[in-house]
Amino acid sequence: MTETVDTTGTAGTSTAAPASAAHGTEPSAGTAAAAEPAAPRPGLRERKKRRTRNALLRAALELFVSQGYERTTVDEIAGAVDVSQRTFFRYFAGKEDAALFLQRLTESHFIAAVRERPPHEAPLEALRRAVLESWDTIGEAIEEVVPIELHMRTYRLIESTPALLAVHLRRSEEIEEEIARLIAEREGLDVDTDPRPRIAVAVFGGVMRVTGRLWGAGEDTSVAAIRELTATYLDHVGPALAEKWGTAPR
Amino acid sequence: MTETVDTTGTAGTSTAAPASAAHGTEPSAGTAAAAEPAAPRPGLRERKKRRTRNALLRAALELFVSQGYERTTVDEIAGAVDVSQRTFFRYFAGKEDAALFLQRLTESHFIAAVRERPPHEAPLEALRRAVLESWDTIGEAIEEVVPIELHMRTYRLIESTPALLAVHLRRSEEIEEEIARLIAEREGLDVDTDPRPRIAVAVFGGVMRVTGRLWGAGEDTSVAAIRELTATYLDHVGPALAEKWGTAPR
DNA sequence: GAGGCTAGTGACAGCCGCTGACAATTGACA
DNA sequence: TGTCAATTGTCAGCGGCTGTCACTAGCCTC
Repeated sequence: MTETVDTTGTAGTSTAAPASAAHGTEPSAGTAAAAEPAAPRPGLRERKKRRTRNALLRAALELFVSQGYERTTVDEIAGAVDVSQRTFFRYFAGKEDAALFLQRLTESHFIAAVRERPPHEAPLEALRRAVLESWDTIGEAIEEVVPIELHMRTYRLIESTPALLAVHLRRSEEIEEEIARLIAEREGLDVDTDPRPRIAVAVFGGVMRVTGRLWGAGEDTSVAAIRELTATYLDHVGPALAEKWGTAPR
Repeated sequence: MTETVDTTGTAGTSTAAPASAAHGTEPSAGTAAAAEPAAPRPGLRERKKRRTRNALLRAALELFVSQGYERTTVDEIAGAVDVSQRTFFRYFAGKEDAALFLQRLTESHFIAAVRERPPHEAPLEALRRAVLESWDTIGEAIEEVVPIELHMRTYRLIESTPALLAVHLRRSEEIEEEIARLIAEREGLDVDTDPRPRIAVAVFGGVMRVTGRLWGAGEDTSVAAIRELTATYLDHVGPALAEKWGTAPR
């Protein structure tokens, strides 16, 4: 069920095309997975593949960000890296897939962070700490692939491009389902009987989306800004659900 | 800002193509709108247009539902109604637009319902009553266009078709923004200063999405089922946010 | 270190969604 | 009935995406 984005390109003994029909992903340490002997040897072939993929990704993001997503053609991207259009599609399932690649990376980071929260924390607290924590650590992972600055601009692009936003939101929902199961597990509940895990996660996800949107729309694109927005908004969940709102809070 | 789905086809003195580049929508009684003298004369031309649109819509939904969204081509839909492909695109912005047409209809019903809630109700209560109420009244409006049974099946299709679900979720987000503004207005707050309206709506929307998904995945597709699911899940928001979950609730 | 194996790539060909442009038809209205 | 404007069909074409097939280049074995 869990899919972790493969940043290293160490796809082990891959069987089919570059990344078996796009995605550049590999199943890994999820709910259950066979133990893998870490990453022993890169291999020239793999390195080359990885370089091509990163080059494509970077070219794509730069073009998207500079001239807009819709106005960028796959031919352009492929051309910028000097490979055939067909090759692009061997690395990415489509334009969207390339545009959202880094999102997937951050998502898997977040999920991992949730997994590592100590079990005594209340669900919402665990989620809260997990996000705040991942905001701090995700940077490095991204920098391995493309400059973070490019990632920031890509994020804003996604928020403002209907086609991308749509797919991004769908992904979010999938992740919510996954996290709901995680939470249910933590609490020893059956996700199909007890509504609370899914509700808690939906609430949390809703707030995350609002903050993400506001962050993307605002001026300050620093990590500090998103951290603070997140914390503030989470703090307001209680008041927002109160019976009567005084005209007071904030 | 508000767009109401035009079921009647009474587009007044339309200026351009059938529905000016798709959507079949018309601006109407929203935050502010000029008073219109109701709907005086259908006019043969209008009626014909409306018939064509409904025929296309129905053919599209039936094909989608019976053979799948992706496997249905626009040519097929147009062919089923015996019009040119080009004509289809004059009535709908695309395949997606046709598939989600009824969703838009229900959405505008919901928004209208929210507008009509008495101002003394607390935000979440107003939202709750608005949904439950619209579940009861939306049926008729839909039946005017296609059999409700077809709509139900379409709903399930949307939930299970990634491309459609994505767009549906994006729409939902837009609607949340609109409702957040409505709520802020009700409460006399500034939506850009006070986080509560957006948060409350996000929470509400999150729960709605969960219930919608579960409903679509379940067996009982009756209105009664969705009503009950909705009510139950909304009741669980409080408990889900509690610090400690006893293994009790439900 | 030569040869075989196979992953990765390029070059086509082709389907499908969608759009612009223009001509032909048809309802609306004087 | 004739003019005007709204609808529609036809044609041409772009761009995303996929299947196929031959070719090149790492990789592995003997």
